[in-house]
Amino acid sequence: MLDSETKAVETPEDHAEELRLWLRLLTCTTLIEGEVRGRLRQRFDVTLPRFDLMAQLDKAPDGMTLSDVSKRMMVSNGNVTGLVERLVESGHLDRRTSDTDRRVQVIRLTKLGRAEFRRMAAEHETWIADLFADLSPKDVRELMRLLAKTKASAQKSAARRRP
Amino acid sequence: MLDSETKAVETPEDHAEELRLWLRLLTCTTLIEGEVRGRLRQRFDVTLPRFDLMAQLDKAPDGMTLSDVSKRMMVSNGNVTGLVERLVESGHLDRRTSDTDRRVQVIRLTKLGRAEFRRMAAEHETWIADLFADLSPKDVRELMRLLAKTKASAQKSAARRRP
DNA sequence: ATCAATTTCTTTAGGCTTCAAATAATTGGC
DNA sequence: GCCAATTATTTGAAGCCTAAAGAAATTGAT
Repeated sequence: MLDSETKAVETPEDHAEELRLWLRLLTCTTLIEGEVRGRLRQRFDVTLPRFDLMAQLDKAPDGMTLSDVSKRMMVSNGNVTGLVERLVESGHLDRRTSDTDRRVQVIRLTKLGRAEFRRMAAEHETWIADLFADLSPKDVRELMRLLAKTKASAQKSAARRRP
Repeated sequence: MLDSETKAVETPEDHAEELRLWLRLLTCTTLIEGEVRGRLRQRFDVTLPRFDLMAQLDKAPDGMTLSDVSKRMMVSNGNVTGLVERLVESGHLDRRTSDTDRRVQVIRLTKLGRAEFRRMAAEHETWIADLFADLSPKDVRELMRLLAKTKASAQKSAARRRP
């Protein structure tokens, strides 16, 4: 007993399993993301970040602030500024300064933006279904559960570092 | 019976579960990736793509071609060209033209590159372990299994589209 | 041996992304 | 009211990334 404890302290711990898990998680995401990116470009000539941003706004009929968007998308503020600029330019987004706080920009989908997004989203959903087609409903449920646990664990770890 | 079949054809199928699964998968990856990126920058002033490239080379003592790297990392050729340029410039990589095929560039870690990578990798492994800390060994095994299934499913779907 | 097809890599143009610093507006304590 | 701290966003520099086109070398079929 003491021996095994001693050994655990002296030798660096083996985390190869977690490392492999992380690489596999990354591979899955990269694979699917690349596939979705390619299909969006091919079918609709739209980029994935634009689609993602529109997806956020579609869920918020009253609009969102840039900060909200950047938190939800887990990207930097500066990133959102540029994305929004281009989407306003192309007529998909409407941007206005908040009446109550002049620092805040509220963005919404325009009619055009919403129509285009809905059209893309319908097809997008079938792509995703196809990409996950070989997973049984039980697999899906189980993956959901384990990824929820993973997310919680990672958030806890991140909070430990940056409280 | 006929009714349910008819209905299945008439109404668009519901793939909301798969969509949620995909979003959760993406969230987990983004979360962990962002955390790793930040720690690499903070502790070693290195970017994640550079670290990833060095990780590939560390596993290949005899070097790799640029194509090999781009396939393994699942990024474009042009991307690798630029990454390698900067890593050669900083003295971490050695690049030489193959003796047998003058199209091919073989890259290796330099002594410096290997030393720095090993130092970073050791710490990196503990970060990953910490990020996944709340998962039991059984969870890890189960996630590995389900992600393997996911990867296979996605590859099959991708191949269906681009045979 | 020839040459079309393929493979490997680079280049280009454009967009995405981060980090850090700067700007502008609001809030809260006094 | 004043001003320091905070919050929301933008800007700038650097690097990452893709898609598509192009250059150079090899391969293979004839």
